[in-house]
Amino acid sequence: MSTVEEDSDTVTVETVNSVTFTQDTDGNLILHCPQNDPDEIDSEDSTEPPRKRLCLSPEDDQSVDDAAPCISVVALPLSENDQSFEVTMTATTEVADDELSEGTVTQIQILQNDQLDEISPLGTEEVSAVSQAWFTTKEDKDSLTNKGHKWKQGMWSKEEIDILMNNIERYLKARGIKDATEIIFEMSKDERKDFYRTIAWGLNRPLFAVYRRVLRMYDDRNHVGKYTPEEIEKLKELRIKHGNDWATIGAALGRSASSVKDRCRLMKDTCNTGKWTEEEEKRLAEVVHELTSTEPGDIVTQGVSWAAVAERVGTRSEKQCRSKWLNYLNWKQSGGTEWTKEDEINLILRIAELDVADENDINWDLLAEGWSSVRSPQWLRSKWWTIKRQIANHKDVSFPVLIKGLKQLHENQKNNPVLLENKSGSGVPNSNCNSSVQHVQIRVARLEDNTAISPSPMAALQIPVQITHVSSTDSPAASVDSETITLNSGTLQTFEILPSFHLQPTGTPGTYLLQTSSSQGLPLTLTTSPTVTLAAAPASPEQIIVHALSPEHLLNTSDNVTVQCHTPRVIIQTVATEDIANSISQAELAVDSDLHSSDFPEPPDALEADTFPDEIPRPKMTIQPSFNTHVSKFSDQNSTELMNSVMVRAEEDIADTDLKQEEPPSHLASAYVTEDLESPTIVHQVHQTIDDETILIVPSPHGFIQASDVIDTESVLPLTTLTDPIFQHHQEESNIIGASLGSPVSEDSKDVEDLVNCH
DNA sequence: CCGTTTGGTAAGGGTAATGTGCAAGA
DNA sequence: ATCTTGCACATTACCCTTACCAAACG
Repeated sequence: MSTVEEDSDTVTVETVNSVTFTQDTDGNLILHCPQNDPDEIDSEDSTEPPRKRLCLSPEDDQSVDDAAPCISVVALPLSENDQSFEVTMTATTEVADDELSEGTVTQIQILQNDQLDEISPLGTEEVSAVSQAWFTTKEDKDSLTNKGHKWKQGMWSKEEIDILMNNIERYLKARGIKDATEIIFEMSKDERKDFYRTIAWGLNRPLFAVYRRVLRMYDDRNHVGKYTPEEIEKLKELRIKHGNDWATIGAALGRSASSVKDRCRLMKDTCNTGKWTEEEEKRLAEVVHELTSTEPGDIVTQGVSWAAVAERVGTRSEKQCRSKWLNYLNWKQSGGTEWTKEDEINLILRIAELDVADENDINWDLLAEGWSSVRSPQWLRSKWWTIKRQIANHKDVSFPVLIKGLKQLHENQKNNPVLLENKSGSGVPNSNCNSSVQHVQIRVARLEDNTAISPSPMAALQIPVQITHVSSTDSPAASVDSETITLNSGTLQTFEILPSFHLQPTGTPGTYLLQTSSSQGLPLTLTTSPTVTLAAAPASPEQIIVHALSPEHLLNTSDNVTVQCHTPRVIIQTVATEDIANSISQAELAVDSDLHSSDFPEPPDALEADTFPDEIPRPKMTIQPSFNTHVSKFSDQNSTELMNSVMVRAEEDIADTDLKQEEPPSHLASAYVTEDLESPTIVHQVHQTIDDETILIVPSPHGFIQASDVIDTESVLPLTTLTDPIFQHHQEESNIIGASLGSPVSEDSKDVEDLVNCH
């Protein structure tokens, strides 16, 4: 059915206050509203309530039923006494692309809410009628559907879960309750009145779905794990004794009702296990065709009552029947062909072509259609999962990044089989490397906040940035990684994800430190990357030079990354650890004045082609900034105009260390990534082509580039050549880079080596 | 009293991840 | 001959929706 789009790129936003958007680790937009200009926050009431709510509503005030883009907003007070606040916004209603024409303007309004503990009532209808509906009957559902409402179904995304958890947390805080289980399992209905409604706010799911989710989450008899043989025995006894009273059985076993119910479904007395006999297969096929009124050879992947099938087959459970049919028999019956490596590449390409921001948006039925080696849409999806797992940290990277990485990986494999086969000397067994690539990792490079360097983290401009390193986890000794760095979500992102940056003055006009805001933990996943705030007047094509410092690398790495943004021009350069002091006070930022046009393909199309195998692998950056100024307004079209790809070339040498990291449990991901990040030594050499444009330095009156800074041409100092001692220092220091520049072939192979890792 | 709202259960279709057996290759 | 590895298939814990029910509410 319907799904929710959170494609903020297409949402038009107008701010009515001086605010800064940032993005949290899950892609939620955070709106920062500093307290220094409170009178603008609410025009109707000069007294500042401690609580405010941000409300997004369509400008033309469409009727509630009109499926207007709804963005739910959660206000987070930063502290009791602090009048500033944060707002988390999540788009919750699907909006067709064509509805997002220029005319659709969503306005942000800061509203007041005196009641600390009330989150939802105001604007409930605008936000989501769905989330306040229990959906008791089919009529309820139809009624909402007819009114144009759509809602999310299927697996909950991480974003949704986080919203839910946030809501619950705030509900608890507001009422001084420590543990949500008190409400969920101990309170009477009356006592927890409005609990579910309140916490459902911001979620475009029926109330009942929220209720179920919450019960499961907080039921500690859920997620208990594998059933022991003793438990199975006891379960059998209890089943005989209590029948289908799952609650009672579950209580006796210390398991949730749904858990014991599900387990019972798996254990039919008559069930065979292991390989299917021919007789069983034949019977399954007959039954399926009979019950679905289809002929042998017909493709049947849906509308099968597996319980009924299992009943008729007799020797297998419904799940066994379903699995056998969808993963093998259906395909065999309809004369399917074998799945090949080409199919695998094809799948990646096809998914990439879909250009969906979220994996959940993939229509597997459509994708599987007419594809003879695909056994079923369900099977294709599981195939995708196995492909995905070739990227060890696939969970930590956004979907587009993952796709990009996989594309590179497979392209690379296709074009350089020899290199893969020659891969040796790393001390790692390399058998079958050429046929299967495992445990490639998309590197997550993060610029972490460092309060020692960043005295006012909230004050400055913040830019969500993606930097992802595709690399091998293989060789601890050596390696050169290919790198593409993407600021914000470009179409060409292959890299990692930074939560948000802000710019910090360095003492040099126009030279800034680029730093992340605090409190954003890993793993960082930008599923949707909405607008990025970047200081510049939206209409002005001026260039900003940003001298960025990566605190992450203060300790043990040197890291030069330069980003050139065409419109507006932004050069972001991260600098070497040991040169921090210099960087802060230095007067000039070097840009290599040798222009290597040939090294610097034209964006954006060339980037794709250039990305990996054909050339010397070169790290790249793409920046796609948009703006958030004092009062900014960007439509879909505008933001497209504003988002100009920036290409930066950087070459790096990364010494990989810990190769044991494979797929850590999610709760360890943070440590894992961090650890990973500490290891590499990254040296970026930058060759920029400025074309015939002038580099400009933009000073900011605030000391940092603030969202409200209006940067006009007069405030921009033209500069043609910049010198950066740090940069030069690194050039001298880095023999590797010099060597790699001199020997493109070896560089290439080395890169490939590193990209592809076998265990 | 009665229609509506809210909270709840059972059944069953499904997904995501792990386990297992086996063939191919080193 | 033996070990390793990758793969396909099998299994299973958990997830989600639907349909239906009943108590509480207004």
